[in-house]
Amino acid sequence: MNSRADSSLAERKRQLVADELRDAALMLLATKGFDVVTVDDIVAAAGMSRRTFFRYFASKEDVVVRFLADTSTDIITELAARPPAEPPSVALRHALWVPLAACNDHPEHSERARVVVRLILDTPALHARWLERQIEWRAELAAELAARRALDPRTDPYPLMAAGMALLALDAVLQRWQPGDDEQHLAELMDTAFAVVAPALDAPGAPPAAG
Amino acid sequence: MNSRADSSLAERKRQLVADELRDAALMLLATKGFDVVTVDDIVAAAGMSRRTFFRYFASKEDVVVRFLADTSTDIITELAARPPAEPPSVALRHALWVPLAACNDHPEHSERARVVVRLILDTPALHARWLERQIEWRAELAAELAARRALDPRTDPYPLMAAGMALLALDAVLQRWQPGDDEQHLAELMDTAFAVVAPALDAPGAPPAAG
DNA sequence: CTATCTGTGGCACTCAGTGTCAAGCAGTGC
DNA sequence: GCACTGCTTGACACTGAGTGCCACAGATAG
Repeated sequence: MNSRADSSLAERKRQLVADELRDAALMLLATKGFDVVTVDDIVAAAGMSRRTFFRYFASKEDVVVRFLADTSTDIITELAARPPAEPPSVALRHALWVPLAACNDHPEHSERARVVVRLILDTPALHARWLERQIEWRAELAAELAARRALDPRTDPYPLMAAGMALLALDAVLQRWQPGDDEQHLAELMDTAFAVVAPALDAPGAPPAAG
Repeated sequence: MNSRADSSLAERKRQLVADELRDAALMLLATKGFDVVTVDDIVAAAGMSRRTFFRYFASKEDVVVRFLADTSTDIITELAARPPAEPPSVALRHALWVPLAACNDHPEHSERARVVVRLILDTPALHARWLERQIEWRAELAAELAARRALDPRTDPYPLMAAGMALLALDAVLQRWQPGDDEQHLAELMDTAFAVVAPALDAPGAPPAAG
């Protein structure tokens, strides 16, 4: 009966190591800058070996991007859970609010998340990887949107572009995220951003094949 | 009076070397794949030294991305040249059509452009850099849009998001670009994509500060 | 106590990218 | 013809990211 407890213990040990590396990395990268900090610096601060770092993270960029990406896994689940009759703009707004809400639930993590967002937006290499990750979300969101409206993603550009517009709104919020902002202000930014794309998201539309 | 002719000659010599490098690189990368081809392979094929390659291109990704990016420098100029009264969706559609039109003007280059697009979309590292480049265009397009409508890009999210939506449309077209497509079909794809975002681009809008 | 399984560190290697320096090759003045 | 100048190139060495390989330490099962 140890098997289950054992795997859980091993899992927690792995998580502990990963967290230690991540914390050391974020601390150094955020304060000194992405380019000047080497992986050797990070593992020295974490008291581990270089080789171990690459067992937990695929690249130096991966540490930073995954910190945000992991908190955003649930956006698809949230979108799928929204009532089918809800307009796309509302459903997507709720889905993309999930990661921001997660930040606000833990104020001590929220500040770090904001700093990491700033680091990503200000570092070209990180920004590129961040966008690449968003491409995956876009595909998943698009699949869910297509299923909702019974559209064929291969012929109809709406699902992919609608998901892209929602992520555009998220980016607009992140870009305007200031040090003192509380949940209220973040929600306002989100509303303003979604107001811009809503006319396209909720347009009655003239699908090429459907009447 | 040689000074002007001389600099022109030197410029053309530089261009010749750059073209040689680029051709060898695209040939190898497109046929064998981005990851397996090393810079040494490329310079060996081009008959030049490794150091020379990095004098002309910032990175291995740069060769590929710049091939497309260079043809797209004129989108800002085109947008600025559109009549001010034109709806944003129309002006942006014309601006983003410029690089595609450039491809269609040279059918022999068009096929290679399509292959490079496919290579970029299928290679994560290249895709990331490509999106990073698009961020620059987005900022420039946004600046032009803001100037057109006398909006403040710092408070109003519309310019940046409108530019983002236009690029979303371009991406949709590139993603659907098939081997046999002629200019006519490309134009149809473009129209379909822009039809999706047009309601948001041309929305009367409720600017936060303006009545 | 021993066999085993897993995670870790150390080492060597490839490859991207950079700095530096010497050599080649115009054009220019004497 | 000869020195000088400016520009481009190639060669070498170096840092840093990322990977493969193997040997070692600790926990567990028999």
